[in-house]
Amino acid sequence: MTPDQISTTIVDVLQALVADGSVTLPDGVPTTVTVERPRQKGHGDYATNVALQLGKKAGMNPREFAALVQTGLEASDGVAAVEIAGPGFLNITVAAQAQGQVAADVVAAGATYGASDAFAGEKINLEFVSANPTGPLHIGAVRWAAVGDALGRIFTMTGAEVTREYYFNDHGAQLDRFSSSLLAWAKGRPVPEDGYGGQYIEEIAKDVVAERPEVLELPEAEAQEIFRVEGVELMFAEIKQSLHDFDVHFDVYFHEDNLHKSGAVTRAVERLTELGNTYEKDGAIWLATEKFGDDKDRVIIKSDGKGAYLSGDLAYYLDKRERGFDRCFIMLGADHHGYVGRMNAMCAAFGDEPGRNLEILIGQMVNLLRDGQPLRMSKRAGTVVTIDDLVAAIGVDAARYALARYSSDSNIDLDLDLWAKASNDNPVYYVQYGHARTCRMMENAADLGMSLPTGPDGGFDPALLSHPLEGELLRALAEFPRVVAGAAELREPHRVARYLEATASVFNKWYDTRECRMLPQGDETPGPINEARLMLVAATRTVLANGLALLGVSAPERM
RNA sequence: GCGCCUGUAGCUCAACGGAUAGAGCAUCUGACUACGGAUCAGAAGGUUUGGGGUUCGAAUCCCUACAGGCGCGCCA
Repeated sequence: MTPDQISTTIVDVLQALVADGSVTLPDGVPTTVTVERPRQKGHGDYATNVALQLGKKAGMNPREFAALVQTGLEASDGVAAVEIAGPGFLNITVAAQAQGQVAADVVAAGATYGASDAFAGEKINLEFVSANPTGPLHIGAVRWAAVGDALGRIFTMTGAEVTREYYFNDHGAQLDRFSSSLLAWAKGRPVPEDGYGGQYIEEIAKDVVAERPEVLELPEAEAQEIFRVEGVELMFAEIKQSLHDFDVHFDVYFHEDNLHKSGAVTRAVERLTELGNTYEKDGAIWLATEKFGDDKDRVIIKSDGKGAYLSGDLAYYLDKRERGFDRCFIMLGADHHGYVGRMNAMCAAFGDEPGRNLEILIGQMVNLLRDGQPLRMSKRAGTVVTIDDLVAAIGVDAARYALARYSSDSNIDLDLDLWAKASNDNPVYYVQYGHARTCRMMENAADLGMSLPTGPDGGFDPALLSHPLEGELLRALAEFPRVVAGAAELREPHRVARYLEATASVFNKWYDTRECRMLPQGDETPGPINEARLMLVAATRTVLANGLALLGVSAPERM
């Protein structure tokens, strides 16, 4: 019996109480009620606070209200016992049979277990990473590579149609600085003021010269143009390769330059002008963002006639909306959080709803530690830590898991020594090991000729999973869909990681318990109890595998 | 000066307004004829930064002080 099923049962009881006049609810009966797993042992398998929430509305004290619900609940299928506790909590104990059925349901659902329709019909655009093509991917962008991609997988699991986009800032002065840095290296000159240093400049410049040897003979301006075009292409190819190796795959790489060339920027400005949200001042065109909550108005077309950076964002947002995305997410590092106000105001200026049509997520800073000291140096990028440095240090699985394990609102310090360990100190190994263990147990069972009981009358007896730890494990497995839905609603993939650790922990406890051996011991022959436990192991394997998949982390069968 | 994020056990962090605030690491004590021990059991460790408020109930919401991180261009 899952929490959702319990909620439905309680709603039925409430409706019956209203129907026979036992209670009066002015606001009607809610469609779902809160069902949670109590932290405290002895408070039942599940608890609900309906009586506390609805007691006052019904004009009676919570415990009195609870008593009415209790009577109805005790008579419901799958419910073994109901107690009233404290100010009016209802503590529910589920019948072993109803609890054990969860294992078969999980196995039957397989890779789709955990899916829901919470975001069904939503067309979601996720824009993340979007680092400038003037250097390798740095650690700040990598956090969103891991978290943003996981969020995409979670939204997909909850029914949304997800598109991942990388906004390629190939317009503006930064590329001039990049290309002049390449040119300077090729000519043997020092790095220009405001230019880019680091070994990667040398490598890119060398590659450009190797491909286009004539570049050194051309006039400066022509040479720099070649360095710009070729250099960006090489840099971007490298970024794409790094992301590919990180198992993050974008559906769209969107070029900022196209927005300016295609007239999309002009159209966006015209639209805002029609809506009465622009004005001219000091020879520039301004967007009136202050009236939509920004600190001050913003220039969108500079007095030299060129678009300000924000103008590209306007056009890009409009383009996404025209492509049919109801929800556009933009994920930024904390060093860009100053954008949130103007972007939300821009959204409102188009007549849209910030927080719904446009949602900006901010990820706080990541520091890497080695031997307790901040890691700053990279041979390739000079002072910046890159995605490749991170992967080289701890591998893709650990990197993705470590970055996705913490709330994006927190600054994090990742201890590379810890995340490189192959022991239970390292959370990703702990979870992966749990999965590998389930795989091995299923192999062992198969070697003994055991198989999963299948079909409605295939011999699976859920009531045999009656040990307290089996109940605990079943309840953990039943929780997974709610965890996924919660992670989607709150945009917090770390909930999935924490859940997996807790579930792997319960599984290991159960595994270690002598009374709960899955395989027959000694001279015993496999019987219904062993098959029921095999079903539980298979269900655990499914949940661990599905959860790791949501984080983009592999679920190895052997380690 | 203004804005955003954070402040929870020695350390790294959980906890969608619920009951006695939880894990892992580190420390101490145990379980190795072990369905792979990359595991498990137990102990110890807390005024949730301080101070007010809201309510049946606050780590969580509001106000305030303090501390840390990050920002505040007709740069991109």
